[in-house]
Amino acid sequence: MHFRGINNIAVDAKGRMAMPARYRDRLLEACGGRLVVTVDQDHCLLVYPLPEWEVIEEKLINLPSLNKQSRLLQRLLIGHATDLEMDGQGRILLPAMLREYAGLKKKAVLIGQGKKLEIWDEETWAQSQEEWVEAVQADEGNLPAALEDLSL
Amino acid sequence: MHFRGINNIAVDAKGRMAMPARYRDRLLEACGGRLVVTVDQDHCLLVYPLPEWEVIEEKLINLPSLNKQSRLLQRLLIGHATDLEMDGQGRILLPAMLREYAGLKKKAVLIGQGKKLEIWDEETWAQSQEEWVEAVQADEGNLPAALEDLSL
DNA sequence: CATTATGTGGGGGAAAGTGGGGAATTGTGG
DNA sequence: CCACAATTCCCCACTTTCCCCCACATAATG
Repeated sequence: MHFRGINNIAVDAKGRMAMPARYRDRLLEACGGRLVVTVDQDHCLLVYPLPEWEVIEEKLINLPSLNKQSRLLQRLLIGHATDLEMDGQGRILLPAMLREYAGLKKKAVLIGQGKKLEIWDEETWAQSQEEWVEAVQADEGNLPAALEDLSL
Repeated sequence: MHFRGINNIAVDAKGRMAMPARYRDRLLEACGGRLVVTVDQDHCLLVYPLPEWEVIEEKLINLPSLNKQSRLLQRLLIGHATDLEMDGQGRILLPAMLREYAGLKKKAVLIGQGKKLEIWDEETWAQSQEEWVEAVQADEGNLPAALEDLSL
């Protein structure tokens, strides 16, 4: 049961965003509509069904507290993780601070990414996409082990 | 049942800070509103429910006394640990000394971090956050083992 | 073309956050 | 032991934010 595909979405003046209808039933079933949003290093937002998030949070919390990298990750991810539920119309309210972080304006893009969804500002998304195509090609000779023998 | 998410919070002239409503019931239930505040190496404050703190304190006390790092940690954390309770309006009063340590002015930020909460001066938090995003990306190729295979 | 589903916008009531006055408590110095 | 000062706590009032509900626009379906 994974998320995939891309949606154009409007963010209204109050910071609300309509969840696409095809996801609503699944979300209600999987977690009673209880979601968690947090931020990503690439300045987009991540949306998890609560149970999925809890697994991740558990991993993060148990990282060594005296390691600097760990603390940074914890503060970024757990620190910004916000519980939210869909309202009667199947919308979610994105906290002001997270909208700022992701540079969200009126037009946004929602992308299915397996266990999670990603929310991007439309403009940012368009730009980043071009960069990635180039970046992936440039780095081809230089893959980590886990990617070396990936067959698509 | 963990703390997560971020809140903007005002610290008034008397040094009081309103605990966000969504935490209040949990805190009353978990520990009768009895909390412990102390300081962190990164110049923010840490807030624990009393039972959680007692576990931590026990670990700290049993660190090897002849190790310099241990002694520093003990003095920093145990030395600054202060008991406090929420008042009738769900606010806590932060001791002047701790406010100074964290450079708290009128505007502060409260972030959930699993078993504990962190309190930051707003400005400090904003600055640090930018640095972290860069730091995390810059060090990507150079992660501790615990982070290597973290899948979000 | 009519009808239903989906997306979008806004108004208003309730709840949470904020700030200050004054009583009670604690602590300090005489 | 008393007097004074500083701090802490409780209460009230104000402001802001959030959330529920209704209404309309737009798109999909028969």
